[in-house]
Amino acid sequence: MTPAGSPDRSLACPILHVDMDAFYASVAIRDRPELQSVPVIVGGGHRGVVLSANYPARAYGIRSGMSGRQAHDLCPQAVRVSAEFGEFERVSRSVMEIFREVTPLVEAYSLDEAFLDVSGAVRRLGSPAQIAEHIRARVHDEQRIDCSVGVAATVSVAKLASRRAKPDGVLVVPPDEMVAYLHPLDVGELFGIGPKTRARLHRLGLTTVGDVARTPRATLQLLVGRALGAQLHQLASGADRTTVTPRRSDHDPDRSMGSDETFGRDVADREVISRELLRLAGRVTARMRRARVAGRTVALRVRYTDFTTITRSHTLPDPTDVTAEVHAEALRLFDALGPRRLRIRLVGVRVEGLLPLERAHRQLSIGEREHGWPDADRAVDRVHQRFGRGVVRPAALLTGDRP
DNA sequence: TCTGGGGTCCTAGGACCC
DNA sequence: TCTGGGGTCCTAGGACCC
Repeated sequence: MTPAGSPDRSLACPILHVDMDAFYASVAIRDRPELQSVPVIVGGGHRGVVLSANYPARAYGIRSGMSGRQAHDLCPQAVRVSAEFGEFERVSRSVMEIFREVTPLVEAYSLDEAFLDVSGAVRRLGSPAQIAEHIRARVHDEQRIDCSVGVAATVSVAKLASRRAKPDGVLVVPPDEMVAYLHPLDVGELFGIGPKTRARLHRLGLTTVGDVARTPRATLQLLVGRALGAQLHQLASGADRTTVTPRRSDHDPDRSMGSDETFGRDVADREVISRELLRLAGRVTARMRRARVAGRTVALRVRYTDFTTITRSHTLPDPTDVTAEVHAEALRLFDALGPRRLRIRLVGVRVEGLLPLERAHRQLSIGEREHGWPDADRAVDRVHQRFGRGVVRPAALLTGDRP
């Protein structure tokens, strides 16, 4: 509500939400000036969706998440570039470093977003609004991409504000303006309210955040469930998290790891499925071994031609990070589905209930060899590390085309 | 050339134990 | 013997986020 030019008002707003503008697209074209002012999309290839679109492409109505076909129909002349995740990660790390030079209280939320508590930096760098501009200038100068910043007293409001600040802007929402800012917003703007819940609330006559704020908590909980109802009620009434918690990945490991893949064309052949499950199991367990975690629950995901998606899971007696064990379990779950009427579009493998390896002791069952598959996996990991992925592969993956 | 891939959390029912 | 209740684990699905 307050333009960035009045820094005093931001002094009561120590929380910043920094969000890169069209991150993947911006990184992809930052060294290609000839693409800056033409429509560009990242992703959206065969059976894919748009990962990111620059602002000229958005002017045609292209949005991330849209199918490549839809994007093409809206703007046939858009330039399509492929996603380079390694580069995205490098830029992300550099940007997060800039944030950490401002304050140690940085909560990296995704590759291109972070929350910062800058209360400790005010004496050194000026008001939060000035710090926001300082960050934007540094990101622009050092990484040649733009970002927008929301400045508020609480986390969710800062996030809402950064969205309104886009592109390439800053928006400050001081505490005494928070209610006036929040209440006219559509409920769908709130974090955690997606299309389904928004539609439900709208049908019930609750269209704005203000409508929600005037609804008793118990009523909201009956409408949308206990947890979401409580969250919604809190947020609409202005109660919200005010602290930023830096996450350390080793201290707070992932709860699950998975991988799934859409086939180039739909598949019915069990052998093709089995081979794909082996690739996915290998990919997932390699990541688990790198992170030094193991898990007991193996989950299979199958999406059919008609887009119905099912999951089946099974919990093993002991945690595993062994490719062959995860593959065998995924294949068992697949076979247990029985005869299928539909072709399959996507399969996925996920391992849940991850524990640090130190806490994941296996009970060696009678007759089980002390060495075997785990050693084979680690040997393969070492070869991959030295010579690159794909040098060593299970025999089953050597024959036939990869999907 | 309709609709990706990586996750998280919540809900609900049933099994099982106390 | 009957009844009730709470807690935890497992499984499946759904909604949401980036």
